[in-house]
Amino acid sequence: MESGMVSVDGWTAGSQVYFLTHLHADHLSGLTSKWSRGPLYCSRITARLFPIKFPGFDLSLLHIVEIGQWHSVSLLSPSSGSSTTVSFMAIDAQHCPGAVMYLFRGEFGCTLYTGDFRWESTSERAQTGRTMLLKALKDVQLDLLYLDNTYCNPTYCFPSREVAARQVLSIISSHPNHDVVIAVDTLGKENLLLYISRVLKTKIWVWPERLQTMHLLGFHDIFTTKTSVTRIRAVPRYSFNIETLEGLNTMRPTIGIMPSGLPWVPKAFRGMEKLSLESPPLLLHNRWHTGVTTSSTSSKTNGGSLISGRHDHYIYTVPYSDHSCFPELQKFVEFVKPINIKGIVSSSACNVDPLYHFGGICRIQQASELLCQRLRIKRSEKVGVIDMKSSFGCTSTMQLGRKKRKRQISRAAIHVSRVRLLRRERQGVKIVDTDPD
DNA sequence: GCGATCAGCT
DNA sequence: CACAGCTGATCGC
Repeated sequence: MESGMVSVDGWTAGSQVYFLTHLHADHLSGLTSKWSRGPLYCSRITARLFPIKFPGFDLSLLHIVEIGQWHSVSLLSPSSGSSTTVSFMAIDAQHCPGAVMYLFRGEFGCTLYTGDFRWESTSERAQTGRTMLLKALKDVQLDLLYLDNTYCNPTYCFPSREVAARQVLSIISSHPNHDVVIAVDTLGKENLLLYISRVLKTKIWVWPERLQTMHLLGFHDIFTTKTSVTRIRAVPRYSFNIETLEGLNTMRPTIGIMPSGLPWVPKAFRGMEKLSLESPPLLLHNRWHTGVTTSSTSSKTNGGSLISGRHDHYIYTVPYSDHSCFPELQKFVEFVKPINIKGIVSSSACNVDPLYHFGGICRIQQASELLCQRLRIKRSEKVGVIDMKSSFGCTSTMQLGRKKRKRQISRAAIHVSRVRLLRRERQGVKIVDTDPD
């Protein structure tokens, strides 16, 4: 989201204040340690984790937004050039630690930017968020909703994280003598690991940088970097594939667990999925609603046989997602009743366009809003904030047409090696790394 | 030589 | 598809 005043998760020049929803890399593109474009607002937890991602960042530019409290900042209106106040509130997004949505109010109207979020109506946290939103939107119309449309298609229907966590646990419990590797990212899915640790009364191995994150989040004595004390390891998702799992199985019997909202479907099934976006494949739904199943990845024989045997023994896909599934998105949109919606995930596929699926809810809203406006005009009252909303513009940053560059072998391999080592130093290491180079 | 950024891949 | 993010190549300083 961009405008002459406010950017959310956007880091190009031209805004007066910048908001960060959470610390996942795809929301940080353009942000560096040398940031100097203006004040950066984020949640308290994000601020605490911030120096890991951006060592040397000028922390005086960081402003903490307390959850559930109205804050305000005085900015210059791009249209009139005069001073104008923008109020904003952060609400728990229940995505990864520190993740928040932002609700803005100002001359442009009322805008809610969800960032990445999960809206589990059953959880207690969601109830808190619901109460906050209800209170904040009590007597104001939401003009524009920027929605996490990652899974904005009826195809995506998965259980709550609580249910998915139980599935993970049942997989682990049914393999009492196996090592277990669970694929995770640099941030997120901590609750799943905490749950496993608590129920099984075991520590969980993480890589050193992840341990540092866990400590900053206040989790002590639960995670370890010693492989000898536990059979359960959380490993970076990028180091998690059939090959590494097969490699591990030459040493010890090991299963892999991939917690993901994305269906990890064998390639042989992917065509089917594409053909039926409107009516999702029964197979997928059954997989997720009947509990756990195993899955294989890319069998390199394209489109041929179904699940190629051996992979099945190793990898389990569990629908544990930090993004809202479609029914949750629907409930959320019905709850906040926006006049307009925009997706925050740019996708070449049109099947996740929020307006396509939820436009009806907005149209109903617009119709009733129009009615209200007419009534107000009739009663000679001033028109509400929605008339100003257009000043809160959006510039799409979607980049089209990837250029193919010719690959040339022009630099010495030693340079590549150094770059990789430096990155490892900063960000972490591959887990099943056997080569010390 | 170094850091930033992009394309490609999973 | 692509959750989020690694990797290698290239470019500008």
